[in-house]
Amino acid sequence: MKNTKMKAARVQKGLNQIKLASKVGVTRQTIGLIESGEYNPTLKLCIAICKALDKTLNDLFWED
Amino acid sequence: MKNTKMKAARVQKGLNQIKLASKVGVTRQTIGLIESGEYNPTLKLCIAICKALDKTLNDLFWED
DNA sequence: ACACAATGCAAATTATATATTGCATTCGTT
DNA sequence: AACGAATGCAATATATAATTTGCATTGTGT
Repeated sequence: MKNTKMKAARVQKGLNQIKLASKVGVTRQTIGLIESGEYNPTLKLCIAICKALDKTLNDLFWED
Repeated sequence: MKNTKMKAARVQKGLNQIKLASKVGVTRQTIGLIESGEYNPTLKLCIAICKALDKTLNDLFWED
């Protein structure tokens, strides 16, 4: 259940977890837990992450 | 902030809020609040709703 | 080897999504 | 008008997302 697409998009943007977290208004831990698949984030947060990474919901959070 | 796309997709599938709620494993109120835009649902729930309505995240929850 | 940046991990707390119950309102049908 | 089905709305309770803090681990560069 790891979200490898989100991590890849973040790295590709040259952001570490701390920078992405602050762009998005959450803590580093929240980003880490989402990437490691142990969290079930909020829609608002997903959208904020997508916009910070120039991706869409389907790009980062949709399977199949 | 009303989610008219979700409501339209539900109606088009011939489902009322109660039926969608039970397909998805939540209560009627939760569905109603999401459609009326007063809720910030969980990613898992968004995905369950999408699958129940044969739509994707971008179809129902992505703007612009 | 050392230092430092980035990430992982874990416990306790806070904020908020969802459940539950009940009643009001709207809308279609007869 | 009256009935029932579908939806709206509101208060309280519960589950869980997210915070906070701190320390451990991993990786990269010198």
